Amino acid sequence: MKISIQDLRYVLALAKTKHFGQAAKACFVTQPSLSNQLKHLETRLGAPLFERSRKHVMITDFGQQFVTKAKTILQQIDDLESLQDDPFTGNLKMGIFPTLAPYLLPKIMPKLIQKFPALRFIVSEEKTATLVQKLKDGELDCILAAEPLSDTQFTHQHMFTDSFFLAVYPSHPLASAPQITLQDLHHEPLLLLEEGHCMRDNALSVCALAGTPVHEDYRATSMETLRYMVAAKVGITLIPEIAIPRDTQTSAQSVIYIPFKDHRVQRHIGLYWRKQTSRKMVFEAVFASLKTSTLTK
Amino acid sequence: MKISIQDLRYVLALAKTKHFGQAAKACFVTQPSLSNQLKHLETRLGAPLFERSRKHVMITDFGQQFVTKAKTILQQIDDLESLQDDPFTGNLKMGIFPTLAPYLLPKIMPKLIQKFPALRFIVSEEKTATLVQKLKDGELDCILAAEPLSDTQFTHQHMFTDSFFLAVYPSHPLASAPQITLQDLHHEPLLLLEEGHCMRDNALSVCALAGTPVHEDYRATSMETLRYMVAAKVGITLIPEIAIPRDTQTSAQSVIYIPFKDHRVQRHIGLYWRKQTSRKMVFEAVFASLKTSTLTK
DNA sequence: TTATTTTCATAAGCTATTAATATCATTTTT
DNA sequence: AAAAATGATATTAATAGCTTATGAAAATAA
Repeated sequence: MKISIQDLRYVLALAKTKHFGQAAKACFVTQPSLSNQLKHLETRLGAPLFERSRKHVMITDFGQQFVTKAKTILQQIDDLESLQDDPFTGNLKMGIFPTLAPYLLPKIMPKLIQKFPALRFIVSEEKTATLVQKLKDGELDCILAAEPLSDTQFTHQHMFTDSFFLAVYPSHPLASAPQITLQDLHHEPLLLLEEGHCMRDNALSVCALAGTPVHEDYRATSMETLRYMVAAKVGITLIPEIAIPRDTQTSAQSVIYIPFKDHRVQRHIGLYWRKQTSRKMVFEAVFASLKTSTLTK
Repeated sequence: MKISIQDLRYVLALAKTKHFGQAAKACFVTQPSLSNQLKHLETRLGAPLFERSRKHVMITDFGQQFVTKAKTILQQIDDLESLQDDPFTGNLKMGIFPTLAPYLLPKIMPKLIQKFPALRFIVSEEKTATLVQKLKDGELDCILAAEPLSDTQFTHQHMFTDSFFLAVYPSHPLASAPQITLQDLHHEPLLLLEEGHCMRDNALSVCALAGTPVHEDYRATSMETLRYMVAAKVGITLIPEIAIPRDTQTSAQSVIYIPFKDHRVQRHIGLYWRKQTSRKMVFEAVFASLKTSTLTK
């Protein structure tokens, strides 16, 4: 025994016309239908909304109260029904891992903001395991992560490939080589990031390929730390291309970056989102936009 | 095919529980019923309100917009349904916080029931934060809370002031004092309730006034626990006047209550309700009745 | 791994609500 | 007084919404 929205429409129409026939017509129903529903409603409420004399229909005090409230409700219902979904609106929570975010964001954010003016990009920087969990839990909408990612709940698109360079200090024996191979690393232990960084895993697999040991004593907390350690001649390491400074004044360099011949020394970055998402379109559009902006370095 | 009120109830229930089965139960229907209706609604709207994976149900941005609007509508509908010629009829859902309810209710309920025979008082006991949320959501009609409460959606009336007494065990140095001051508390750490109790905040501000540390190790879950801890000589604490047993057989007491000289050692209790309520009259009448019954201890 | 449980979706049939048609009663108008 | 207007009532018809039964996919336990 609940009030329905139709009931509200009937009451409002009758309050306006003060005539059952006309009110019914305005509601696209027959007059007996409206009469009946109204009677039921009044029974449920326990008090009459209208006073019917044979000639005139008059609203009661109680009815007037009801009408006042019903009016604002109906207005809001109409508003709700016309509520439209524009997926290119609202917040888009994006996660990026720490050895990528600071180098990639300056390249892509201006374009994204320009291309999707109604989207608010909320970027958070976390290690991959955290990103994956938060994406699952819906705390993030999409993430940029190194491929491959095993999770079957996600869809992904490959975005770009980032080559690793060997970072050495100028006095290091390899510093003058124009290009190097994995074999050159045979007796060159590498400095690594701390546990949990996907780039640590990238570097470890390179070490496995080259048969190289690692400096177990040092575990840097960020790529910038790593770079400073190279400059301080603590050791050598891998740095991805995207993190290499552009304005390389060769004379003043404290760190030298040497490319690999081997194409396996790379990391692959993809954009991931939940298969089930209702905003697939958005991610595909964002992806397209990201792809072009990363290509034009 | 129009949105129905039942649809709104389903959406809100699902948004709350994030579980089809539980949401259905909350709406007193079976799960397929809710699934179907929701699917129809989403079709009508042209966009999904929820994102379903087998494990998690997550609300979409669009769904969140819908829910926000639906909530206020539903609240108004409920309000409309309870609109009656005689507002002093039906259910009145009242909330009271835990360090007040068990001591105040026996004093006020008999009078309320006698004075408003057609009102059914449904009392629930929750911490203040929960009360405030439920009052906002329309799950409660009015609440008794410690003043001040910042929320602008509420109207309130001051009901009574409750003085704190110092509760000590008989062998404590202060036990024989007829009256004490804040200065006496200088080196007397107090036992406190756990987080979330407004009385904990009351006590903390007294500590701040007196410059007293607190026993951080103990966090009692109820005022009765606190009282037992004092009796067990774990420490001393504050107890509000209303919670002091009346039949003080001075000889057999295991806890002694000492009044403060300082009038700042008090809590102020007010009755709060939503500004927009249609039952303002009822709350004012209930308030008047409460005020007189608490004055006559 | 395989079995079990959980959870949401789908299908078919039934029920209850709501609407339409036909009719009536009363009052107003002519 | 007859005709017209207006709202109420009864009966029948349409349909929206619910239940039961069942399915499929994923998570959890063995």
